[in-house]
Formats: sequence, C-alpha cells, structure tokens
Amino acid sequence: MKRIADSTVRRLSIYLRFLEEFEERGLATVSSDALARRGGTTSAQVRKDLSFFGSFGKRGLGYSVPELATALREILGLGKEWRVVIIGAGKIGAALAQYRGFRQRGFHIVAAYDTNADKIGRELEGIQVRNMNRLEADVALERPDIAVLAIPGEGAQAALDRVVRAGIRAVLNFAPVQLSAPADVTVKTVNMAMELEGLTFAL
Amino acid sequence: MKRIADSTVRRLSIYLRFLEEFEERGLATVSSDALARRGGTTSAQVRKDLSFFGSFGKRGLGYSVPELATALREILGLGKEWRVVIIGAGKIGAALAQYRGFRQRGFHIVAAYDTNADKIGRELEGIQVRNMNRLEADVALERPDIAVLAIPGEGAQAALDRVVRAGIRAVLNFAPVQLSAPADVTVKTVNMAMELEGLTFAL
DNA sequence: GCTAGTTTGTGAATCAATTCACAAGCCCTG
DNA sequence: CAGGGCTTGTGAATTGATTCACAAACTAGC
Repeated sequence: MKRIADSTVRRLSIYLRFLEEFEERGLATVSSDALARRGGTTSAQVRKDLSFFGSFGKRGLGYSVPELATALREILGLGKEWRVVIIGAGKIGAALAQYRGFRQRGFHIVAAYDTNADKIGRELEGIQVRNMNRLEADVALERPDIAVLAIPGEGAQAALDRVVRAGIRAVLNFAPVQLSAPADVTVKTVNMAMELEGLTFAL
Repeated sequence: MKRIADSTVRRLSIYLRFLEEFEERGLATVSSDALARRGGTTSAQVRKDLSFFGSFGKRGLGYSVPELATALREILGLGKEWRVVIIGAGKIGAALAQYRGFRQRGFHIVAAYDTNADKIGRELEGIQVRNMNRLEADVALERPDIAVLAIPGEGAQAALDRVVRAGIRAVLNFAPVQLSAPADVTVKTVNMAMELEGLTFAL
C-alpha cells in the first residue's frame, strides 16, 4: 500500500466528526460536496482521500452516512478500545485525564504515573496515580498501546526511552522538546508554545 | 512578499529552540548542516527556509548563533510581549495558566474568564479568574492580542464569535470542534483526540 | 425501460514543497 | 596575498499534494 500523507489522515478524522454529526441529525446519505463544504475543503479532495482506501460511495447518490462512518473508524483504527497510560500527574496530566473526547472515542486511560510521592496513590479524575518505578512491570502485564507524556521538557526524552523500552510503540508528547525515537515507534508532539508562535507570526 | 508555508514557520520555531540550546552551550556559530541534524531535516531545507526572509549566514563559516536567534525571534514576532487571555478556567485552562513555556517566550497571561460563579474571583496559578460578562469591556481596555479557548466543544463557536467581535484577531483553540471565523482572524486548533487518531492509524 | 439528472472514482494537469547541485564568498594557513 | 577548504544562497529538478475534468454508474420520474 502506498504511504498515506499525514494531512490525509487528519482530514479523515475531520470527516468522521462530521459524519457523526450528520448521523445524529438522522441523515442517511451525504455527498462528497456536502462533506467538503462542512469541512472547508473540496469535493475532489474528499473523494481522493477516500479513494486511497477503497470505494465507499454510490454514484449518483453519495455515501451512506453510517457505512462511511464505520469504514472511517475502521481505517483510523478506532474499532478496538485502546489502552492509554499518562506519564506525569501534574496539571496537564489532570487535564488529559478528565478530557471527555478520549473516552468518547474508545481511548481507555489505564493509569497515570508520577515520581512525586505526594501524588502517588491518589486518584486523578478517577484514575490511579502509580509510582513511576512500577511502569515497566505494569506495561508488561497490562500492555497499554499508547503513552501520553505530560511532563516537563527536561525529563521527556528519558521518559520516552523508558516507555519505548517497556514496549509501547505510540507516544503523544506534550513536553515542549523535540524527541527522538526508533523508527518503529510513532511519536506525535503537541507543542503549545509553537502553536502560539504560529499565531504571532501571522499577526 | 510571497506567502510563507505553515510548515516553514513551524520549522523556524524549531530552529529557534535549537539556537537557544546552542546559545546556552556557548557556541558562537552553527552551520545549516548542524541545525538540520539536530532537527531531523536537511541543510538545504534550513537554508531555503531562512532564504525567504533574507541572508543571515556567512559563507564558509555558517550562522552567528545569537544573530540568527535574534533574527528568528523578530520574524516570528517574539520581539514584543504578547498579551493573552484564557477563556475557560477549568482543567485545561489551569494547565495552560501554569505552563512555563508561555512566560519564557514572552507571552503574558492577562486574565482567565469563566461563567462559573464558583471560579470567578479566585486565582488560577496567580492569574485572576474574571466573570465572562466582563470580557468585552476588558478587551476594549486591555487590548489583549491572543485568546486561548479552553472550554468544551459546545460553547466554543459562541466564545470565538465573542472574542472576535471584541476585537481579538488570533485564537488558539483547544475545543475539539472545527471553528469558523472571518478571514482576518487566525485560528489554530489543537485537537488532542485527533492527534491520538493519527497514532492509532499508524498502529 | 428509457431519459434526465446526479455523483462517484480516477487518470491527467497543475500547483506547492523539498531536494539537488553548484557558483560565489568567506576564513585560514603559509 | 594566493590557494585550499568550507558553507551559504539559490535557480533547476524532482517529488508530493491538490485540483481538474470526465467517463462510468447509479436513482428517479415517466
């Protein structure tokens, strides 16, 4: 299979959101043009994006809303429940723990980890805060799929190395540093300061 | 001036971070190749990115670390102090309020706003939480440059409309919805659920 | 079951971003 | 101050993403 561009995957996520919205409103079918309008892109773009994965529409009619939604969930890997661990039980960790969007989309937060004795043993939005030194043993047992790094920049690379060594192959990083990892590990970084710089550049 | 690609601006942010790192280590000059290696890109890319804005290097020698850092800060608009308001004093708002990366880069958080009476009047990491109904009056007076939306998806479009009407032209949105705004307003959305879907697609 | 009216799926064309490749410029050494 | 060794800045070439445009396939109305 040809490599799929990041921008394509992003748009698929967007389409899925709109489809869920349409589903709630009870619409049975939707055209690539309607999806495009809702998402600020073009109908050709929508059709091209989908064409990488198959043909889901009926000519002359459009796409069945529930069918396309199911197909997109499948493509995006949302068919199964993913287990997530949060590294760092500070403010960002807490914000993530309570973030509704995760649960809604089948992401189950298994536990949070911290090194701070004051936090260990407590609960964060109903999620256990565990001692970071248990990480490797827990990962071996519970096999989480994704780690979210919610810690300061200094410790981020070391934490990444640890979760990778423990066997986790997908990481979402909120620390404002560039991280490096083996090629078979996917790391996405969300850097808020960088986003703000994108804004100040525009101003 | 030609339009500058988003990806270019992102990379400039990254280069600036590395330059600051090099500055701390006391390096006087750096080559495009060294910057590229540190940032996982190519030396041609670095030079091309910079060439959109002028020539900052010396042939045979490379770039002066402090000079290039200054130039990049200027380009990215980090020369002045930007005033930021946070809309929403919940968990995400709190996480942002304490986020060190902002202060370090010249972003001054003026205030947070909320509609919840329990939160109004308190402090969030040393930042006043004000009644949302004061927003327009305060913005007229204090002229903040940037608004950060840290509220649930339902209210996000309405909040965006309000800050735009009040005169703010740059918005960083953490609500998991697609927002629309007039063309002269720059909106950047950070959607954590979407980032996670990028990961599950890769897996 | 034929015709008019839609809308898909997809090669071809265009537009944008990245990489190549090299002349021009600078430092350093002797 | 001439020559060797680097490194920049930038047109040209390439690679990648988006848009165009149209044949093929479907629905609905009669």
